[in-house]
Amino acid sequence: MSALRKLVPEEEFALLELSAKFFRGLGDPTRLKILDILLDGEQSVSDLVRLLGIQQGRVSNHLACLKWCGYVTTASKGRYTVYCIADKRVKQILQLSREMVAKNAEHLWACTRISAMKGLRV
Amino acid sequence: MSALRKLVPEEEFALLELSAKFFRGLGDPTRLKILDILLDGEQSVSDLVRLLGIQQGRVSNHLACLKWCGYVTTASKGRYTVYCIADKRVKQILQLSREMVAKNAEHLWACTRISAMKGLRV
DNA sequence: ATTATAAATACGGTTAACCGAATATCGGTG
DNA sequence: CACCGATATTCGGTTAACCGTATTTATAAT
Repeated sequence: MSALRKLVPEEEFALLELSAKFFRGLGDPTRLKILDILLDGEQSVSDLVRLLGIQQGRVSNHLACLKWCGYVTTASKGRYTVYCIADKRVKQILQLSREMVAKNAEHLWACTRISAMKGLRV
Repeated sequence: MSALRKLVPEEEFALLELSAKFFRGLGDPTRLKILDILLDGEQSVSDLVRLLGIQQGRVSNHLACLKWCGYVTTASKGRYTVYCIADKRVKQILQLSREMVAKNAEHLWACTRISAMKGLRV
């Protein structure tokens, strides 16, 4: 990560913005659940809608988001669009986060606002 | 990750929420920059304020957030509070994300709203 | 004890991200 | 070609996250 300081300010800024956006892609429980499902194998949108039990439009939006970020790819299969995990690193990142979250669950839980910015009513 | 389906719904929900919160901790460029700095070695708050060139209160808020999420820990050194990376997995996660972002930069860049929810003015 | 420096917290305003609901588009099939 | 099922997009409203500013708390040195 510390290659960061070798960049000119504009590049550094852009990279930080992109990386933040990338992680925000993982910052929603529905999207994490979708990835978890896809780690077991590709699924069509309709199947995801059924498995998630939420509205189709909402699923499509989350899928679009995951695709923009590079977490998933799509393929047309007959009349269905099938989504699957785009990169083996997705699994690695999720695994690492899983370990850290487990180690830190109570603390994370107590943090009612993630950024602790506004209320911090611990 | 697919151990997820083995949980009862409440546990699964909680874990997804926690993980999402965890990732949102990385979803801000300033916090990513702080982590990048700390990967080169521990720093006091005042040093971070100087290095980042932003206001002290803002830095403290971001640090609190990183601490809640388990990315950093603190120690008192003399009259300073020193922050350092809490876990070697932090570096691993950032490295993996770095690779994926590099591979996907243009696409990510084109996504003006991360969730592509509202505007999606590509 | 007082003061000064370091750090954390609080507050109000602004923007981004989410949801539900509705609507539009796309592509295969009859 | 026209339809229909599958998927994507749009819209309005709500909440959460961020920032700038101001203030408070804590700690150490005088």
